[in-house]
Amino acid sequence: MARLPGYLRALTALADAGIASVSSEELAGAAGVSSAMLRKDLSHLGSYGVRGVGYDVERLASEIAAALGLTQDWPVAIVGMGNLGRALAAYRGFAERGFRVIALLDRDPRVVGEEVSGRVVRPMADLTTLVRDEGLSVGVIATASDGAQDACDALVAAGIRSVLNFAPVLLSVPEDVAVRTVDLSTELQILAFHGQRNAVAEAVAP
Amino acid sequence: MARLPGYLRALTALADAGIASVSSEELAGAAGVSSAMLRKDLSHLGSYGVRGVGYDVERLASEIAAALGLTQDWPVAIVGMGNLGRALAAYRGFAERGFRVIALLDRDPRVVGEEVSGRVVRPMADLTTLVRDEGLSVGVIATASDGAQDACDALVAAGIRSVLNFAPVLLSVPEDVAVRTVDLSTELQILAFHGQRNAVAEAVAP
DNA sequence: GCAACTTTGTGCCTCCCTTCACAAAGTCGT
DNA sequence: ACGACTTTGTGAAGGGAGGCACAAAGTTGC
Repeated sequence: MARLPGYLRALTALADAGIASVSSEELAGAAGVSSAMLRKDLSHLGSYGVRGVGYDVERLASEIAAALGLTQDWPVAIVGMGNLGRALAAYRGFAERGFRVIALLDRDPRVVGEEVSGRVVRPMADLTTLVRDEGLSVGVIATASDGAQDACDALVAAGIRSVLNFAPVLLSVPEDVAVRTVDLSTELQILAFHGQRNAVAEAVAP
Repeated sequence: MARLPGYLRALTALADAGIASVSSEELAGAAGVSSAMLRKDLSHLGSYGVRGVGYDVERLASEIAAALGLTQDWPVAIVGMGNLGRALAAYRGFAERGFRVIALLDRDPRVVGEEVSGRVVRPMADLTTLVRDEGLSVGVIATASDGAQDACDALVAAGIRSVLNFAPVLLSVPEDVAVRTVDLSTELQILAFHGQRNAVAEAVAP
């Protein structure tokens, strides 16, 4: 369910605003989906709503968090200390949502040992230890395109089965490994496509 | 068609490797889709393939680029010079794919005037001028969550209709404005979900 | 020039996701 | 305690995207 994080985000905002109960209509609006879809999604988790009243914000938030597996922690390592890697290392968004970045790695011996955002960059060979001793379970690939598959292979070999990839390449992995790719250029190209459609529509009907 | 950028990426790689012609089977493999789907997608653009031979790599690449609107340029501005904004400003991935970052902006007067990655940070009020005189057409929101809607409103008011949003919020915009949201935490949460499913599956059948 | 082979383009079918609509269930006022 | 009202949960309908399979078309070898 790719929409659960969106619901959780909306619920957290409501809880911060001190709201204790919410109807499917309101929550759906806050999450940007239809109320029927929201109810169907939530019904798959179990019946946590009360008819005539709505959903208990705190209760539902913790049920969703549990369904997403956020009750345990998922230590993260970032591979590749180029521009993007350093940026991600400095980014606080991970920690704010409960993902601890426990290591920064690079394959270049000249970068290993350098300090980035208060952490010492470690060699790729440390991966096995990190997985075994520190429970490392998520790898973030922030290398250049040509190093991404190697980085991915190293992560998989060390036992990691969740990979977040920022390189604009198609990674090949065993089927029990989950990969999510975030490609900024692809996003911009999709926006360009929409922009062009707008321009064409405008030319036809000014 | 959200898959066109993927095809274009694969075609560019093939062209760099000196390959002039490709079958739907091969290209589909390189882009990570089925051959039937690839052919159906391409047939919507027009018939650029030759039966018995395949597709001309250069020709198809330029047709897709045209369909995506990449023949014209789409100047980009980045709003919000926090950690993420500075990272994106330093990132070369945009320029490599033909998107020129022409301005960096921030609403904080203490940040305006500062130099970031060789560019002077400009105030939000410059947006109108940028759109009118420099053809600015894409806005990237890299502010904190609570400033994202304001930044978005400013972009829309200046006439921008393509927005790439990195803040973990649901932006409300007029319907002729295209928004794509990239939320790193959401991606990690989805990975956590898969990771948990793996762990459960393993416990059931070790 | 013809036949065998390769590969595209596409009609049809299937399946999943979304939406609609309503009955079940629980609350609140009297 | 009861009836009117609100809101959930879900069965049924609708739509769209992906996969299958084959005919059309073009190439290549002889």
